[in-house]
Parts: sequence; C-alpha cells; structure tokens
Amino acid sequence: MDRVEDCISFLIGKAAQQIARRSREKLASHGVTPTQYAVMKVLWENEPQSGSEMGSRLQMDSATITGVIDRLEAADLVERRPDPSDRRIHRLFLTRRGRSLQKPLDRAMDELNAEAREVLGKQASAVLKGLRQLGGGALTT
Amino acid sequence: MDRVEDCISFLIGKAAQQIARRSREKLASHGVTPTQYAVMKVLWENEPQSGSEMGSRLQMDSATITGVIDRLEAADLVERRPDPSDRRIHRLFLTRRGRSLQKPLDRAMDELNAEAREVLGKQASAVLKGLRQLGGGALTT
DNA sequence: TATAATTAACTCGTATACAAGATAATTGTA
DNA sequence: TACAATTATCTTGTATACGAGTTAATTATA
Repeated sequence: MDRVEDCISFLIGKAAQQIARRSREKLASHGVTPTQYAVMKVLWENEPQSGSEMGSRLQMDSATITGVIDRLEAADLVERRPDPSDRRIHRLFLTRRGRSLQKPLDRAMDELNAEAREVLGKQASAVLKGLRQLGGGALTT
Repeated sequence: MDRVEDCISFLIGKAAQQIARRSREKLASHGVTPTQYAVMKVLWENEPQSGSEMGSRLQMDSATITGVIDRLEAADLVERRPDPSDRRIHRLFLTRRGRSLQKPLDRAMDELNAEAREVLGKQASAVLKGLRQLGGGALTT
C-alpha cells in the first residue's frame, strides 16, 4: 500500500470520524453524545437491561459502559437500580426525561441516516453489508 | 430506524472499531499505534512536513497532532526542528529508528488490508468508494 | 460443603478526538 | 509603518475506547 489514504483502516476510520462528527452536531442540542444515544436506544427497546447485556449488545467494554452510564445518570436520563436476585448486577432504567427524548433523538438520527444514504447512492446496501461483516467478528483474531 | 444496529453511524463506528483493534494488535509489537503509523507513513513519503501539513493531509485536529508528535518524539521515532524561515513552524523529521520501521510496519498493515479485502470479497471496491465519499467531506455541514 | 472458576461492575493509566481558547509569529492592508 | 486578520502550535477539559487489574458475588466442581 503506497499511500496511507489507500489503507482500509484509514479510510474506514476517517469515514467513521465524519459520521460521528455529524452525529454529534445533530445530538448536541439535546445534550447527548452518539454513544449515549446508542445506550438509550437499546433501553427504549427493552428496559431494564444490565450493564453487561448492554455491553454485549453494543460491543462496548465494561470500562466504557461504566463511564457512559455515569454521565447518563448525572444527566438524569438513566438510573441504576440493584437487581433483587443478583447483587453483582445493576439494572438500568430510563428516567422520565430519558423517555421523553426518544422521539426527537430518533428523528435527528433518522435525518443523519438519510444524509448518509444519499451520499452512498445506489451502493448503500453493498456498503452496509460490508460494514456489518467487518464489525461483526469477521476480523476476530 | 428501529434498531441501533441499523443506524449507519453505529455500523460504521463498530466496523472502524474492529479494524482499529486488529490494527493495534498488528502494530503493538513495534510499540506504535495506528494513528502514529499514519503520521509516520506520511513522513516516509515526504520529509519534512510541518504539523499543519500533516494535519490537513490526515484530517487531524491540531490538538491531536500535538499529542501524537509528543509521543512519537518521546519514542525517538520523529524529531521536531524549527523552521528557519517561519518561527511558528516545527518541521517534523524521522529519526534513524523511525526510518527503520518503514518496512516491518508497512508489511503488517498490508496484511491487515489483505484480511479486510478478503472479508469484503467482491464488494470491496464498492465499500472503499463509499468510505471515500463519506470520509471526504460529503457530509460537511 | 469447601474451593475453584466465572461473572458483573468498577478503577486506573494511556491514546485518540474535539471544543474552546491562548500565544506567538506572519501576512495583508489602510 | 501601524494595525487587523490569519496562521501554527500548544493547552485544558471532556468523552469515548482499550488493557490490565480489583472486588464482590455467583456458579460449578471435587
């Protein structure tokens, strides 16, 4: 590979950076980051969840989960409650405020998806398929 | 978008995470990170470069550049030297050690590219084209 | 049952990234 | 030339992300 711009790792990294940047812009007015949105989206779908369930669903490290939940809790969007049958576990619940953000945040992210699809054009489905393969363990050591 | 796994931003983020992880694994034995590799690859191609040239080439923020160069300098891979005609600028040079890493690091990253291409199969070129579009300003606000 | 293995969550240290802003130097302009 | 605008770099603070290791609790096994 002659130029760094031809390395797949570089290309995908920069594409991810641009989408993350646009995503941050769209979510910023609601005080939520892209990662925080992902966690809340999983909770809107199925509540409560333990941290480890959340982590395996979102492919997030336990150290990362802890920090994200800390900040979501500080923002009064999510709440940790002890699990009655297993004292190692904290169950994650949405607060009223957390529930109220579902529609506006989903709308903002739907806009972003539409923008990205427009950029990708008719190759969108091929790109998404490739991304699913790369992100889904095909590269596991 | 119903599930977070169908959001383009999530998919591309996770794909980038997996490639970055594999990239770190391949570079770790040489004591270099993926971002540090990118900076060195640009210097192998054309030396010296100023920090701002490096930043615009690699789409890196000035704050990020400063930290990466700090660590490359601490590892004796790159050297900052003042620019004789513009005292704002630090020119970046490779050290002997920095030059010696070109072949092994490029080989390691070529392996990674081959792995990724194998995963993507015949859709590789479509995926790369899409990534170039997304990473190259098509989403700029 | 006593103990080993596993699990969930957390802590600490390091490395990107970005926002915002500071400083020093250079360039453009009236 | 004096001053405004721009440029290059660096600083600080925040948010992921990962590696490594800790603690407490649960499960599996001898």
